[in-house]
Amino acid sequence: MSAAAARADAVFAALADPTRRGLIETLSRGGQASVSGLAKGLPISRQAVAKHLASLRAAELVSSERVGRTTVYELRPETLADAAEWIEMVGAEWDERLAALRKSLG
Amino acid sequence: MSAAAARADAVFAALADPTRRGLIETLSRGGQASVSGLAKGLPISRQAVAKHLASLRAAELVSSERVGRTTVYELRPETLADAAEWIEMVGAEWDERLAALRKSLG
DNA sequence: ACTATACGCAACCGTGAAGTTGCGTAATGG
DNA sequence: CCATTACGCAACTTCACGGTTGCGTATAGT
Repeated sequence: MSAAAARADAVFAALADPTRRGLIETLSRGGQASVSGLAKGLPISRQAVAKHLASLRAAELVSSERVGRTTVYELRPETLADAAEWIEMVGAEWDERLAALRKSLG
Repeated sequence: MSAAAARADAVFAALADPTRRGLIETLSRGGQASVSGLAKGLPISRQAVAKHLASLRAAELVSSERVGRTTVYELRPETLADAAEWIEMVGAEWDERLAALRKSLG
C-alpha cells in the first residue's frame, strides 16, 4: 500500500467515528480546547475523549501542545483537505468514464 | 443524532476500509462490475468482497442490480459528494473563525 | 438432463476498537 | 504545604468487523 493510501486509511478511519467528527466540529468553531473542556457535555469519560484525541492526532487531523497542566488541541485543516482530494479524484475518474462513454456512443 | 449525521456515519465508516476504497476506485474507472469480477485479483475470498459490497450498498455508495446469474454493481457518486460536503463545511467554519480572529485583533 | 458458474446465507473465529475503572504524577491555587 | 485539577498510562471487558468455510439455489452452457 502506498504512503498516501496509508494516510487515507488513518484519516477516513478517524472520521468514521461520530464522536471524533463531533470533536472536529467543535474545534473548527472554537479554535482551541483542552481534553477536559472537550469532554464536558459529552456522555463519555475524559479518558475516552483522550483516546479519540490521540487517534485524531495520529491521523494528523489535530495538533496538541502541553501548556501548564492542560493539553491544548487544535484543528489541522490541511489533512482534511487530503481526504477531500481523494473523493474528488474518484469523482473525476467517474466523470471521465462517463464522458468517454458518451463519446463512444456518438 | 440527525439523519445527515447518521448518513455520514455509514459513509465515512465505509470509506475507512482500504479494500472498500479500492472497490470504489475500480468502479469509478470500470463503470460496472460483478462480485466475482471485483474479487478477481484481490487476495480475499469472493464472500469477503460480497460483504464489503453489501456495506457499500448500505451506505448508498454503490447500487446493485441482479442480471441473470450475476449481480452488477455501479458507483453512486452523489453519496461521495455528501461526504465531501461535510469536510468542506468544517473547513469553512474553520476559515470563518480565523477571519473573525483576525478582525478582533485589528 | 447435467455440469459448472455466480451468488446469498449462516455459522464461526480472531483481532482491534471503544469504553470503563484505577492509579500515578505534575502543575495550580489558596 | 496541601488540596485540587488536568493529565497520562495500563489493565480489563465488550462487541463489532473482517475474514473464513460450508452449504443451498438459481441461471447458463453443452
